[in-house]
Amino acid sequence: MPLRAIKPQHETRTRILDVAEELFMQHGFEGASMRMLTAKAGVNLAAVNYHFGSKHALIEAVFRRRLDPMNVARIAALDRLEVDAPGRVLAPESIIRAFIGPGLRMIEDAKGGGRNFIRLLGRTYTEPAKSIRALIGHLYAPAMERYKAAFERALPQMPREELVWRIYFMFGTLAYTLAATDTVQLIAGCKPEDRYDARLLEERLAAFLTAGLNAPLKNTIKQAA
Amino acid sequence: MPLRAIKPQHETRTRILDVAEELFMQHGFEGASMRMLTAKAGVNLAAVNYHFGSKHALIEAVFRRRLDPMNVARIAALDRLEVDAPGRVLAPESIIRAFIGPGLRMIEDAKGGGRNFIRLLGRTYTEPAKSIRALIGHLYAPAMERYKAAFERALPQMPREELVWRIYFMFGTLAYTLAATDTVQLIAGCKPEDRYDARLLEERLAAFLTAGLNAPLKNTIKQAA
DNA sequence: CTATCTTTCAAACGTTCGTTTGAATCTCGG
DNA sequence: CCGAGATTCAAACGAACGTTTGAAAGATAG
Repeated sequence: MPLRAIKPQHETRTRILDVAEELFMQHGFEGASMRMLTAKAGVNLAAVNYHFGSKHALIEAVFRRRLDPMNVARIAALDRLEVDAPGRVLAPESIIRAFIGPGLRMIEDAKGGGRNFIRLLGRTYTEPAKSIRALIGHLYAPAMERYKAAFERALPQMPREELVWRIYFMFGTLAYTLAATDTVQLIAGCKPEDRYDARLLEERLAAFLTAGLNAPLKNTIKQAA
Repeated sequence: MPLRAIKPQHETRTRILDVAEELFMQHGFEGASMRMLTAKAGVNLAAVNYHFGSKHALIEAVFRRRLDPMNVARIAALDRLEVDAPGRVLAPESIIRAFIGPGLRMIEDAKGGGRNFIRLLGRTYTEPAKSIRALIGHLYAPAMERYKAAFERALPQMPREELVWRIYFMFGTLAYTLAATDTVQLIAGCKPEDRYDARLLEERLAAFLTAGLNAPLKNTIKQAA
């Protein structure tokens, strides 16, 4: 007799989280109903409220499960850069790569649901519901502070206000690239699976963002700062 | 006796469109209910179905009212560039400015609701509902084709695939910048009204996007193309 | 086995949704 | 002034929503 299959400690919880990740990505938070979700997960309708308390708490749990480790990885990548080059000024490009790396690597995790989550995350920056934006902002804040400080140290000559905008632009490009679904096909006849070559996408993004961040400062901008 | 106030031909229609624009922006398409909407517009609940047919048809009307003229303006701006410099190769930066100009100018129209619409539009690129994304894609297609061709002519040395991606990144940056609400405040303590200086924002965006579009082609990218 | 705690289940709760209805009201050319 | 068409109105429709309930089933320690 083979070893008995051990039932995972919180199988129902995990199944709900996995399906929620997928359905929230496909239909949005309001568009994915509890009945849809529990049916697809093969659990009872009441299971979500039993295990998580409410739909909103489930949404929060979906984000926490992936976002916390991802931001830890981002901060760790930055720490590694600074340890390897103590005292020296970091190249903006390496900071950019440290930031976008963890997100892009999650795209390659198609089976584990990482790809679903990344697309969900990218879409959520423009989510209408304030409570959800507030949650994301809160979860992101620590990593954001670290990276903002790193960019300020790497680009001491750039006016602070201009730098904030360029960080903002970079953030937007990344979010949109991860979230978008059909728009790239609208522009070109690009096959959807192309965008999941994470290494190639990282090269393209890094080149674009680095150039944008280092764009020459025009007079109009200098005057405003 | 003064001239009688002439009742606009479709006052109810217009009032519904204006309020819909605002509430869809604030709460999303599913989050803004017909009761909310009609109450704020001061019209009867049945008025939307009478004048537009359904909620989805109202959404479509909201987009058509603004997007059609905006894309006409975009194509006209590109035409003007090509007429002014017949036969010559256009500078990528001027193409970029022609594209982002009409959108940014609408931001300044706070009273007329243009600002509401622009923020709504930026958010809609990542809208979960397929029917809405399809609508946007359809309304955008003509302008998109024109600009893609213009960029190809302006940058003949760039591999087509890389160019498509860079157009895509630019599109994302613009969409995100217009859509975003609080995220910039997450990065810096930036007051929200700052971002509505459209002229300054245009300079910042143009500098960032132009640099990104013209980023040097690395070996890895060249190999892939 | 029993007792206790956890988890699952079918059913129902009250609310809100988009839409429809048919009568009332307004508009305006003949 | 009248009557046909356009518009507004209060009321109701069935469906779907998130959540709650109390009993049934499962797991676990003594």
